[in-house]
This record gives sequence, C-alpha cells and structure tokens, in this order.
Amino acid sequence: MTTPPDSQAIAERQLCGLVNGLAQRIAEHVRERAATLGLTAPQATALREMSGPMTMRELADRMSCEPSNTTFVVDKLEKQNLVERHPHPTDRRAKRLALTAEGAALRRRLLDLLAVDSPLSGLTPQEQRVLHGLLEQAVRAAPAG
Amino acid sequence: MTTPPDSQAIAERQLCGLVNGLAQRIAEHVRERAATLGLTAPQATALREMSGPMTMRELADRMSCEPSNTTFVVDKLEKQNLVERHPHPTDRRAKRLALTAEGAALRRRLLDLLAVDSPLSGLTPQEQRVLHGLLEQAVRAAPAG
DNA sequence: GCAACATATTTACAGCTTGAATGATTCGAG
DNA sequence: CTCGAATCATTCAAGCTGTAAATATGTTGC
Repeated sequence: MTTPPDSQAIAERQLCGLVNGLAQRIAEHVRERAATLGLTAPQATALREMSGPMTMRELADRMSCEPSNTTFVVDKLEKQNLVERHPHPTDRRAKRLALTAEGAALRRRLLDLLAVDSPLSGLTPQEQRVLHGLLEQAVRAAPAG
Repeated sequence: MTTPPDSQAIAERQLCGLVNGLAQRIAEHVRERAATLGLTAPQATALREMSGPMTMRELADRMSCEPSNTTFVVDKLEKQNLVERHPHPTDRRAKRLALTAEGAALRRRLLDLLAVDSPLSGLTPQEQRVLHGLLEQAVRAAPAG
C-alpha cells in the first residue's frame, strides 16, 4: 500500500460526491426536457418508467422513491389524462396503471427528447457498459442498508 | 453492431436509473448515520463537505445544490452551534463559514460513522478508481446543460 | 465618478419527498 | 374457517429543494 490508512475513506467520499453530482445532472437534464412538454421532472420520470402496465409499488421501485410519492405524482399525471388507474385483475388491493393514448404519445416524444445530448454522452458505449457493470455491482452489494 | 438502432438509448436510460438508484442508496446511508447524531441528511452532507472555511456558494457547489438551499441548511446548523457565519475578509458580499469546536468534533464523529459499511464497499479500491474516472469524465463532458 | 452589468446571499413561494398512521386486502398457520 | 402478520395504496404533517425576485456589494468601461 502506497497510501495512508484513511485515504480510502476520503476516496469513497469523493466518489459519493461524484455519484450525487451526476445524479443531479441527470435530474436537471430531465427537468429541462420535461418542461418543454409541460411536465415536471418527477412526472417525466414516472412517464419514462411506464414502459407497460404496472402497479404503484412497481412504479415506485422503478423511480427509486416511496410509494406515497408515486401517489402524488400519478395524481398529477391522471389529471392531465396521461395515465389511468384501473383495478388490478387479481389483487384488489393493487391498482393497475396504464398509459392513455395521449400519455403513450407524450411518452414517445419524451423519450426522443431525452435521448439527444444525454448527460452520459461523454462516455463511449463501451465505457457506459463498464459503468453499468460497476454500478450494478455496487447497488447489489448494498441491498437495503 | 449487433444491436438494434435505439438499443443505445435504452441502455442510457437504464444507466441513468442506476446512477439515481445508487445516489438514493448513498443518501439513505447518510440519513441513517446522521440520525444517530441528531442530524438530517442534508445537514450531515453540509457538515461532511465543510473540510475548511468556505463561502455559501462554495458549499452549495460541493453539495451540488442551489445557494438558497444552503441558506436553509446552514441556518439549521447555526442554530445547533455547529457552524458560524463570519464576514468574509476581502468580499463584503460573502460570508465565511467556519465550524465551531463542537461542529468540528461532531464532523469527526460523522466521518467515522460514514466510513464503515459504505454503500461503495461492494467495489474494490481498484474498481472504485475506475468508477471515479468514468464519473469524472461523464460530469466533465456535460458541464452545464 | 458613474452607469451597467455581474456576483453573493437571502427571502418568499410553490412543488417535491419522506415517514408514520390508516383502511383494505391477501396470505399462511393453525 | 379464522386469526394475525404482511402488503398495497392513500393521507397527512413536516421538512427539503428549486425558481424568481430582492438586497447588497463588486467589477468593468466610459
């Protein structure tokens, strides 16, 4: 070891800062593009994750947020006629979220907007794959606090 | 290329989700440890970044948030006698933030708490260096929207 | 010196997010 | 079948965060 004992801790702190900084960048990027469609960032994130019918809990997991928050966000989307809450076919506790035709169309436009000048465009596809692997490993290793 | 045309966009979306997910993990980790010291997550983040005297703007940059937010957070820390706002020696617009003795002691304890079982402990030091390099490259390539 | 513009911080406000409490439903053990 | 624990979604209170505007100071060019 060529480094002092707590240098590892310092490196980890810097790394946490970088992760957080990039997450902020991504959020800001989403916010900008979403605004052009009349959506807020969390609304856009929800729409982005709605690749098919799913429950509130499932959407919350995809958005990495609390279920109570998805209630709030989905309320907004529902008022704009972008998504609908249907009863779940097999579980009466759950709601089955589905995009309306209008919602599906807006989602397509949103995905197109988000694809250009992504905050990750500074990395080559290969570098992105490496990053993907490392992040997945980090997330999987620290499951639930 | 062995992949369909928009597969790259999908990969980037997944990557954004991973970055966000890990950032959430880190925030949660900070929140847990901070709570044992009577601090909220943003308060702890501010304390962590206060490695020396700095201005509000500088702290905001380190915390990757808006200056108005640091006003809010520093207000809380000041009420707990952890930091103080002093006049800046050369720029009368700016405030010079400094830790109190109590704040410095608490910061030391906080750093010790944060160092054990870091959310990044699933990666080896070498992997962390690779991750650091990739993140820095991504952040630098997307400067300001 | 002064006008015009840029910067540092704060305030007011609106929107987002969490965590705890609640009601409805499901599931497994007896 | 029934009890109790667990799960899904919602509500509410409290706190966090960003935007826009306001105030004060600094800087530049004339």
